[in-house]
Amino acid sequence: MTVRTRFAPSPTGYLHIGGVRTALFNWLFARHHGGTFILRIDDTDTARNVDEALQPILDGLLWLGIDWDEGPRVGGPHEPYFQSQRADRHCLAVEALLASGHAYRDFSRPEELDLERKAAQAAGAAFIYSRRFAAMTDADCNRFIAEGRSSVVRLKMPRTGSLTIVDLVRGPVEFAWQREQDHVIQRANGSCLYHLASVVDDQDLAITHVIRAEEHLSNTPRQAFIAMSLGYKLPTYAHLPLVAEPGSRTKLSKRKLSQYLKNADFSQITDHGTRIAERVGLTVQSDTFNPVVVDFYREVGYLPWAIVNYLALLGWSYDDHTEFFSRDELISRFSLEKINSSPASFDPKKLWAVQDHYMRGATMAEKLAVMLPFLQRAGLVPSSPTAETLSLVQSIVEASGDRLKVAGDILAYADFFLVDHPLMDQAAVRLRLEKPGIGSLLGSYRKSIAELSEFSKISLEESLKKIVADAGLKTGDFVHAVRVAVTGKTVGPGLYDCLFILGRESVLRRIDSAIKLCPPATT
RNA sequence: GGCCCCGUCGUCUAGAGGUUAGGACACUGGCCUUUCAAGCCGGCAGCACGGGUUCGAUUCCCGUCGGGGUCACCA
Repeated sequence: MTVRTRFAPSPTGYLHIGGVRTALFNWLFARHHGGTFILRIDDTDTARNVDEALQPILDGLLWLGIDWDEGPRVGGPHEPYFQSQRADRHCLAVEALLASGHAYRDFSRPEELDLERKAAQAAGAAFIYSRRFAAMTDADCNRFIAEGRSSVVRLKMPRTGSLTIVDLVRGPVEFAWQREQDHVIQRANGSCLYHLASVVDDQDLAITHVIRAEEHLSNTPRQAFIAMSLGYKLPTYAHLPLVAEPGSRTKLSKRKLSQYLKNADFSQITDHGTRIAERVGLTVQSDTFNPVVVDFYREVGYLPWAIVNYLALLGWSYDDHTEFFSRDELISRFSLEKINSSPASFDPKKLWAVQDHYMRGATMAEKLAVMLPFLQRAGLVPSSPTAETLSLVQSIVEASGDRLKVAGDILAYADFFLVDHPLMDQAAVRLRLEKPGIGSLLGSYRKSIAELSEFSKISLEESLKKIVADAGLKTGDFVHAVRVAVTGKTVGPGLYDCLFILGRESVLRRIDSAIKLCPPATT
């Protein structure tokens, strides 16, 4: 039997990190078994613009390298892959359930049901619908219609016995039928509800393994009832541990996006990301630019595989020491058996470390490919850069080394190289330049640079150290001032790298400007 | 509240009767150093609790406590 798994997001306008993890595990399981990974769009909630809300989800999955064999854009033998377009199949299933007595038309009014529910509550008992408005016969039906009632279709759930499903992550789980409600499967307006639709679609798409988040575990009995009543073979279920908020066990919720933007655990990557976004003129909105949404990472310049590798480790592990996997390794090593059953909290700092690892390992070509667009969007490099500019950028990337954690970091390290006059950090100027004697030291250094027979990192360093030694100072006393003088800031790549990349003319010019900021010599 | 799931360092985890309970991230002390980053060396920190079973339980069973999920004419 060929494995067929699916990820079935509803078009919400963004790709949630928890959703990605579910998609990833489905994808990995299918790829591992040489099976088929299907993307189905559960767009039963027709209110929103599907195209627009779907785009970010498809783009996000593709960016991460999670590709699907059947679904939107690629089609497949079981089209359509949009739940809303399969309504006729759902209705047919409802008819079949009605005909076989596994469902019934219910003419109760919402307030009548409420009354029953409240009565049960008051009595301290679990609510079990009386079915007194259930039309079990045509005669009942006609009578209720004559009363002017409208109806929904409900499942006629068993009230004795139990169901045991064998979950691939959790093992056997037993549910007493008595606790289940007569869930509505078709609304008064004739449209069908998610659970019915989902079961029918899974059957029609020949899904063999339903791999989804644990929040669906409680929904399984009603879905299993629908499937069994329809004569379907039950798929194998695997309920993944929830992805929880940082430092907590509470589900990472899509309804709390704006809270996460202010969450202290997220603040490091959120603030860092926001600085980058601002420099490229990105509008920062909580429902898209948010560390719980995949777009955030793309916009800030994370490497997609770093995200995937990190997410794979959330609830799954291969052994006691391996944590970095290539795509092929991850696919060959993945198994449902190694999935943990307890919730895993999302740790932004660990993600950051994984990203750091992959950025270090990236080749120069890869780094340039991801970083150049940031420089271009920030207006520091033209859209069609010359070979000279490209080589300058490459030097900057090289000199910056592993200070560049995400692609967007290039902005902070490259900006002063790419403009004529660096933006001077006023605090840095006060700290490093507005000190007695600095002006004359800079003057000396300027002079020796101008006279350097060979402009190289080594000669730059030697001449600086000579000046410092002559003045009876330590290197550190002067290096910081030079850095601020030429770059405008206190941090950056190695000083001699900076000077060398800037070139003699530019360095001299910058030192001249900086000297004007220093206090005049007292003698 | 009912039902279901879960419970090893702060976090992700290894462990599947006998281990000095291992690793990673984070945190932290020191060294190095022109900033930052990195690097090197070191440190802190965990089996929720109580009963069983057993010669022996982190590991198996029961209970307690704790956490989470779910109980819609949402998906």
